[in-house]
Amino acid sequence: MSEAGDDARRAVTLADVASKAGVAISTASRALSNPGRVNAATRERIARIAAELGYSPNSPARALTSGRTGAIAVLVSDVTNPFYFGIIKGTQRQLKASGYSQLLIDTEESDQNEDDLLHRLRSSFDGAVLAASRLSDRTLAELASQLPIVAVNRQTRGVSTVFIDTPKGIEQAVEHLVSLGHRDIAYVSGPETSWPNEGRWRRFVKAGKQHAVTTRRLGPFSPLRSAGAAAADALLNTGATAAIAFNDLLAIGMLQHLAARGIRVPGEMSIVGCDDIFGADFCNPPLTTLTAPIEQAGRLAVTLLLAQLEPGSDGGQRRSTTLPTHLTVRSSTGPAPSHRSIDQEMP
Amino acid sequence: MSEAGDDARRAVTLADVASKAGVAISTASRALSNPGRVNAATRERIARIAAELGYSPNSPARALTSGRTGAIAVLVSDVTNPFYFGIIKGTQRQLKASGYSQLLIDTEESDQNEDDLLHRLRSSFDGAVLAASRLSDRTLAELASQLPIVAVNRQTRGVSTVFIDTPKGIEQAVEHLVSLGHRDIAYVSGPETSWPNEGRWRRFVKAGKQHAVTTRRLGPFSPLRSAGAAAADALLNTGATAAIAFNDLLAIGMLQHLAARGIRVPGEMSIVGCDDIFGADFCNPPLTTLTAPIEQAGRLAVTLLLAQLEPGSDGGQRRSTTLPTHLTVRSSTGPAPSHRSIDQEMP
DNA sequence: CAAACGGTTGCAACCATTTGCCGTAGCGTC
DNA sequence: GACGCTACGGCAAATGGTTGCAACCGTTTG
Repeated sequence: MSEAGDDARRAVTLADVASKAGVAISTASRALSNPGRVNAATRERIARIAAELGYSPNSPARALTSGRTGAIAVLVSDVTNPFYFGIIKGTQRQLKASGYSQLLIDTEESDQNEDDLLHRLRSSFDGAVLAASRLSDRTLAELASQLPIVAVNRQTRGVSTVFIDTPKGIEQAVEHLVSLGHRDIAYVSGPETSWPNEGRWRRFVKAGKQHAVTTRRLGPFSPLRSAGAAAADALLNTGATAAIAFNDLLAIGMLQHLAARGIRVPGEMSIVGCDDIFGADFCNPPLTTLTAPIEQAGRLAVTLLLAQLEPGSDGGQRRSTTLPTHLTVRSSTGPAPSHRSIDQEMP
Repeated sequence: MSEAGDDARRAVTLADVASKAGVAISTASRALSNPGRVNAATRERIARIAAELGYSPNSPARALTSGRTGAIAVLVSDVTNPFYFGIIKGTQRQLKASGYSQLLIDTEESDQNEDDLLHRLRSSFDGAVLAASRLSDRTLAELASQLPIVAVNRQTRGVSTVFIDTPKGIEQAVEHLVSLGHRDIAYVSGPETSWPNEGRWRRFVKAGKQHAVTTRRLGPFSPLRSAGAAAADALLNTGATAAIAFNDLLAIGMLQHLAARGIRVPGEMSIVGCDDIFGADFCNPPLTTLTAPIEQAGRLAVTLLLAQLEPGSDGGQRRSTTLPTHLTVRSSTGPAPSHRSIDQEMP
């Protein structure tokens, strides 16, 4: 009758554990969170009693003094975008394995929002993974100087980065198209505020020059499936026979619109996407795309971040990693259409 | 020179605001978080100074005394499953609109994990949305009695619920198939521990009886695309001409495997999915499925949960809501194959 | 024999905020 | 002019841990 006391409502605290173990609260604290500072036997006993009582530390209280919350913020610009699912999955797994919890934040593509939320919630997490920062280089660097941060796909001086080398993949994609006989290729641009977008475009132009191929830029378009319709129409207005889209969402949207317009893919038009998101392999036709190790990027970002949080590190060792991509050829790319049809149109 | 003090490193606290405003900390606290207890002019002044100083409350400290963390846990059984993306998107939006933050937790389909995490992190959130609880009715009800909880797709006494009425949709799907001439239909089961799975199966059987149609149960299968291959093979071993799958992931996996085996859909086999996840509309062929208002379910779950957290409520008014589904007919269902081919095989 | 020593434990301050309670001033009412 | 009420603001306790410092203890050493 004593164990099922009358105060069954309140959670068991460290004080309960300590009193039952006959030690001071401080000893109980050290036994559970700073082993080595306390006798092995005592620690064992305290641990056992804590388990018996079902004690679990109150994280806000712990955070108050130690400053460590045990939570990491993951900021994405749009929870709906399957690309971020991969990131989220990766961060989630790695965080969980390290005993951290994940605060998921949607910035809704707004730098205002991003900055604001980061500051408002500053005390709720120990560090942040920025999956798609819209912040200016300056703001970002400043932020990184006062808060452990790892950015994904965003290379800025003074900020740890996990970079997925899609630009390099773009070269490969251009080669692939050139080898299929395409001589006029378009890049379907994503948002101009998107950092990776510009990198992809630059590399696209460079690769085009190397292969002496006509390059064009279309857009900007939202990185959404719904923007694919406009993008497809814009593409048809050019002489391009192939296009590389900023991301798979856009590419899939284009595929759908081209089908609706009766344009055969890859017969009349070849499409390449970026990222290889969920769905890229089963859309119609299956999409040729640059496969990015998205989940791995999430995991790696967390690893880098947690390394910064290590007591030893002084936040000084900011590290950047590059993850390779590769071209996955499926059925949305094929030989460039012969000039037969054009000849027919101009007899 | 006084404003850019030497202690620029530390975050600005309520004490800073109070001293600059010439009031006590308690007054500053009330001014910012409990208006009405303090003079309008004073409050205004304090608010202005707080803004000037860039003050943002320390949430752990706040949580410590008030018990309110401003965070809600969202538990999903697999972050990778697109169904949960919808949920997460919905909860995220609604939480953000209400000034809450979201703790995302992946239970990895384990009730152990679920229970454990819920307890370990108990002090880090104010309430939880269980998107796919694997907990027993008893455990779940007990949990709900000591913690604000809303379950999605899980009806249990004493627990607030948002229920997506897919079972009712199953009836509609069966009718649809019957009207296309199918007389032998299979249900491709998901995990047996999945609560919604059983409800769908029961309604499937009932609808089959009503239409005097042969019903079969296949599986259980993992609710994953990869399980679609085994499911498709199992289906082909029966005399069924159509199948309703536990979810779209499974259905899409089946579609892929059937295509690989050279089985025409819907020519030789009709497939219906559940949920209408991302991708169901652009797979090949586009999937006929029961469209569920997934995102709305997430939003609603949060609304219900926050209502429980209102100071006035005593957690007593647990509410349950049902959200309707509807059949979205696309191209994976068609007329039952005529018996011609069978006749040919048995001359 | 006293001082130094290392390992272990306790005391108490501290973290930033909320909140119950009390004092006080100003006001209206009789 | 006294009384009581109300609105406002301050004091201090409390929240549940962490951690610097000091005390203690049995042993070793000069």
